[in-house]
Amino acid sequence: MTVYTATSLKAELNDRGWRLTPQREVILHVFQELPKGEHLSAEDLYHHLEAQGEGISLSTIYRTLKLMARMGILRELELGEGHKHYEINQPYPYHHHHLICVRCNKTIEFKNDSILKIGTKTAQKEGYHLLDCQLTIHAVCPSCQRALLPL
Amino acid sequence: MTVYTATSLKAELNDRGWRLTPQREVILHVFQELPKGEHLSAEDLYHHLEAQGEGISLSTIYRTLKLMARMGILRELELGEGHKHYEINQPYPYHHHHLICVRCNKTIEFKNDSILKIGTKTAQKEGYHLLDCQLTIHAVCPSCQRALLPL
DNA sequence: TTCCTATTAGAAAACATTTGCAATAAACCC
DNA sequence: GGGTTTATTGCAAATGTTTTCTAATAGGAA
Ligand SMILES: [Mn+2]
Ligand SMILES: [Mn+2]
Ligand SMILES: [Zn+2]
Ligand SMILES: [Zn+2]
Repeated sequence: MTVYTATSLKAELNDRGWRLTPQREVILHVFQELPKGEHLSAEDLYHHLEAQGEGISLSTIYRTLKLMARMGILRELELGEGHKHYEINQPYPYHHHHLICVRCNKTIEFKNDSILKIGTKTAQKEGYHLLDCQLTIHAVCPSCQRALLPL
Repeated sequence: MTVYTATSLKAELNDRGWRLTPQREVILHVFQELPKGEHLSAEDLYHHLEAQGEGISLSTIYRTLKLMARMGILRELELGEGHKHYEINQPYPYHHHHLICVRCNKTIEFKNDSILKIGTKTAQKEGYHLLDCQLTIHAVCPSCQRALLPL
């Protein structure tokens, strides 16, 4: 859970024998500038970049999202829409969690300092190197409670 | 997060104009008997039932898993294997969370009482009806840390 | 028992994600 | 800067998971 710049990303990639490409740099930048509370799917990112004139192929997008998630740069979220969503993975003051309605998928972000502490301690206890730690609450939102019956 | 029996499942289904079928009863039973720490995918469940002589079609399995997850009977887990896993959703003394290695998908379960409290309070504050609450820790396990480089 | 319709099995379709391959271009060395 | 190595890209095809369609079946209420 570090804050990345193009430079530190390049350093970390090169350390492992990998390369910083314009595509990777652009994708990192999109997530860094993404407004708080927004989450992008692979397809979302593809269209976002296309609209910016920065066309990047969908396969590169999938490869990059997976790479950055495994490096701990991005968080991979399951928001109930049938495909993954991503957001930048930031430490303490920005670290947050998600409350999701299982019926309409409306998602609310919330913060809680003790969760990251629990995650850090648990990973450490087992000798794991922590990348991300997210509390996901599945629930039924007020408006879906009123609209009874349908699943 | 209630404990279900065939009877209470029937009651809840019928309340909503739905039906208790032998298939649904069998599937609930499998999850109730599932050893602690085991998680089943749709395919896993399909083969498990086939082996028991209780053949249920894959489409019914998918429909039932989704139904029971939305009812709060089952928890839907993303364990990094490219498909969902399910386990029974039980309250307090059995309620637990998952620490997952992003490289080899090895999963460790752990408990922490304060998380469920945080989840309950957060859902309540927003007027959501709580179904499940799970802390997911993404990390790199000790053996994958040693085996450096490969993604 | 009868009626209504939710649910099932099976096959086909849809969708998300991954993979193979030839062309390209970062990183490293001189 | 120029040359070499090989990681990465784009595109198309393949894979794997989950959903949907349909006719037949069977729960639940009266
Ligand atoms: Mn978020
Ligand atoms: Mn579990
Ligand atoms: Zn809702
Ligand atoms: Zn591992």
